[in-house]
Amino acid sequence: MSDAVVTSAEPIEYDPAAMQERWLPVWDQLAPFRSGNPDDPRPPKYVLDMFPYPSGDLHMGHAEAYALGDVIARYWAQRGYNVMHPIGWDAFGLPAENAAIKRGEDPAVWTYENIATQKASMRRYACSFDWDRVLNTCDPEYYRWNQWIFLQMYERGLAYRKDSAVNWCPTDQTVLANEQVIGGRCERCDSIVTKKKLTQWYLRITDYAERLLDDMAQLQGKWPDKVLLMQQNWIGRSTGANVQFEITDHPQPVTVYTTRPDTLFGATFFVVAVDSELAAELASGGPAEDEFNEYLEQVKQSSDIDRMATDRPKTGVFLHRYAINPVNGEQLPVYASDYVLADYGTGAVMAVPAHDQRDLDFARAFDLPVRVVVAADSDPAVTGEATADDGVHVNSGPLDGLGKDEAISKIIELLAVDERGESAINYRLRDWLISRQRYWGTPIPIIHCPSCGEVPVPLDQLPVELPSAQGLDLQPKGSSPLGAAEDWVNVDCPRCGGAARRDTDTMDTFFDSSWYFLRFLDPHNSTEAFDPQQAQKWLPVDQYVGGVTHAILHLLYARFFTKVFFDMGLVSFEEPFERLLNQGMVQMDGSAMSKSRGNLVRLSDELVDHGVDAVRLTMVFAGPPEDDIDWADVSPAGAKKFLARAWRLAGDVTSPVGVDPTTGNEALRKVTHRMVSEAQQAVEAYRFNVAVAKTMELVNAVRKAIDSGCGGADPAVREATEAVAIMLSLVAPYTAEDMWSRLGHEPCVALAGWPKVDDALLVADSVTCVVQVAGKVRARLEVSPQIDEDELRELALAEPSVVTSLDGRGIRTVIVRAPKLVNIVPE
RNA sequence: GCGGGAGUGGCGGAAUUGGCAGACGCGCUGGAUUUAGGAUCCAGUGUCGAAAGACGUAGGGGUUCAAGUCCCCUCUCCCGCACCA
Repeated sequence: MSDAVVTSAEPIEYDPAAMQERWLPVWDQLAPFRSGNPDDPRPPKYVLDMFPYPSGDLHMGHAEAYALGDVIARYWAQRGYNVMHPIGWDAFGLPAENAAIKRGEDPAVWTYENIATQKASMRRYACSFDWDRVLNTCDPEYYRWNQWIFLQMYERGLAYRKDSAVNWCPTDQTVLANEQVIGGRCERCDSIVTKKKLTQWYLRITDYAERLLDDMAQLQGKWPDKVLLMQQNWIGRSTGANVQFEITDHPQPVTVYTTRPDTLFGATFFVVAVDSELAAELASGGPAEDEFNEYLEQVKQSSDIDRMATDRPKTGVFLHRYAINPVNGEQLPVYASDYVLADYGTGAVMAVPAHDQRDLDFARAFDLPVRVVVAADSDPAVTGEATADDGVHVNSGPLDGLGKDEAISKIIELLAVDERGESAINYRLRDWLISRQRYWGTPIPIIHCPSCGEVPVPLDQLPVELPSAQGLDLQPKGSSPLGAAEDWVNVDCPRCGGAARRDTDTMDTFFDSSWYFLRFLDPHNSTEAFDPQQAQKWLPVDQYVGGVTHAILHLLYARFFTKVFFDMGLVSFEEPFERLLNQGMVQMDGSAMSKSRGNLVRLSDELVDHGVDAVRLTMVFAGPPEDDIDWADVSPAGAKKFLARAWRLAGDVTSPVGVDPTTGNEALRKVTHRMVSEAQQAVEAYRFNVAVAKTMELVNAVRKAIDSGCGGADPAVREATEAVAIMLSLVAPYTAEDMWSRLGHEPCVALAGWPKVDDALLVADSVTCVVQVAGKVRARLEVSPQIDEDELRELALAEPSVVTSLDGRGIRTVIVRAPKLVNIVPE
């Protein structure tokens, strides 16, 4: 044994794996992010990450999202807030069921295994979650309250069943909500969606269309504009008029909705949606009945994708009926066509080919007249281009000579006289179809009785638990697998006691996620969905973080539920999420990662290669959080190098804990306070990458101070290094904790408190003033920040380089912006 | 088609209210130290130019003492919606 140098027991090298081993158990014990103490004096703050679907282990996308959410949660904890940062699992859904079919096991087994895996990964990833609040939507203790909410809505007429042509995914063998059809394809499996006539449960979200639209004013500037705009377009409010048309040999008048009632005199035909009840009624018994039925069949066969090709030729069938134009008594031939949608407006339109492109296309295909009623430069009948702009009305009786807006007011006034029309508003938004013909979801708590009809399951019988998947054939076959669970399906009617059957459909999983942020308040509450007093304390969510993929679906539904709860008197706010941050996606070599593309980067590999902190830092430093990250463009190795460099500082601090920093080197102190202040502003403005850059600048400054400045014993070096540890604790918790310990502190650095910025140290001794001649920089002056304009002007004009570049020219004007800029404008 | 967003070095990206373009990092070049290094430290790095200097934020025009930033036109890319009357 050598009797040479005694080495320190501490590791000399930066070793992420060892730090992870060392600090995880310590944090488990200290649980610094528990938020449930009712006597906690800190003000509450609710930071929420969108909860994951347990599809396997965490991937790179999760790593980015949770790294960013953690910066926010950890920042507010450092600022002295009682931060509630919960996590749970959105655990119902098709992937579990499909995996179960493939492996021949219960979806619950697969789901809970994945949850355990993800939970372990999150712990290692050092997410600042409050582990006391975990929930899984597939637990009966959770979905019981889905059923309760559904029944509350049912009682209020917000949940109802109707028979209608619905979006059908032929692969998943289930219906889809409008919002789940993306470009005519199934959101999940990308199959082409078809239509199917089915009786299904809907939620009356359209009743809330106006509030969903208007309340977005509160979110302006707090949610990304893009998301607000997408929601606005999705709700799609339009204003116009309802106009009544008599139809020959038809008892009731038919109402049409139009945004251009001013063009009523230009109507030359009339179209009803081929798949509407009205069309069937008008065709029935008429000379075109067979032709109509044949056409209808043909349309039903076609998918949404086919229908979406806007340039395909117009088709239709003349029904041998006429609609009477209420303004001039003209007889307009009535057609059935698929270019009119059955579920928008009234499913019938007046066709004005001169001023609507679709009507014009149809008119040209069927050789129908085109009548111009708004003057324009070109003739639509000749050009094939409808003119939709404002203009002077012609051929329009009382509207002649008026512009669009006056004509609209005038015609509505005229129609109102004998109640043939009125102004009207329409929304693009449709009611939310929530029935699904699959097993792994919340059973709909309704019993169908042959004599009583729909009967809600009594509240004291909730939850209606899913029957075991054992023995059930989960293979998708167009109707719910629950129908085969005989013991479960057959029940006595709660009302008459007779034999009855349960509803066998399950709920869309978006129902589950529409209120989970409320359940986190009190995830094991067995007497109510959530405690309204807790809601009062914590909600609305201060900061929501998640992907933009949910810009419409989830966020719209959650807003809708919140408004329903408001109306029920359960909450006092109408918007659930105060602020929203949409993080970008992680890509590889320019495209989304996928196995089939062969560009999949495994998170677990990255964590082994670089350590948790380096991966988190890479995610945060890559760019603004909203932007996509291309993993090929960033450098986790560089991140690790920086962390090691920062970490080494802690070993070079030789002053004792608690030393008075005010006695330290002032230049370094100024850098420290400026960087802390700038990092703080950057975090609050979501510019986390800039906050990291400021931390790097501070590390560089400390390194320099130790090596070639005031030295490691100066109290300012300790102050700066402690600031580095705290700033790093938002992004690189292990490194920060290890630094904190090496600096002589007890854990946890996460709750050490954000460094207090001394404003006096933010004032610079001198500033560099730029002197320009004709906008070009000619000189720089070091001046006092308090210098006055006159003095600065004198100094600038006296600069030799200024005199040289003026070259004898006179001075027109001098712009002085003390203390930073002087611009001399020559003649 | 309609609506929205974005174009800054070799790369990722900085740049309150118009006020030094390129912070911070990656990469690269050179040096120091080292038996060695995918370690560490130092210096350099927009383009042209020996330098002075000139040019430079997709392209063109404009407003201004001053434009990456504001206005108009063009081009390119990305996203959302898509027969919504």
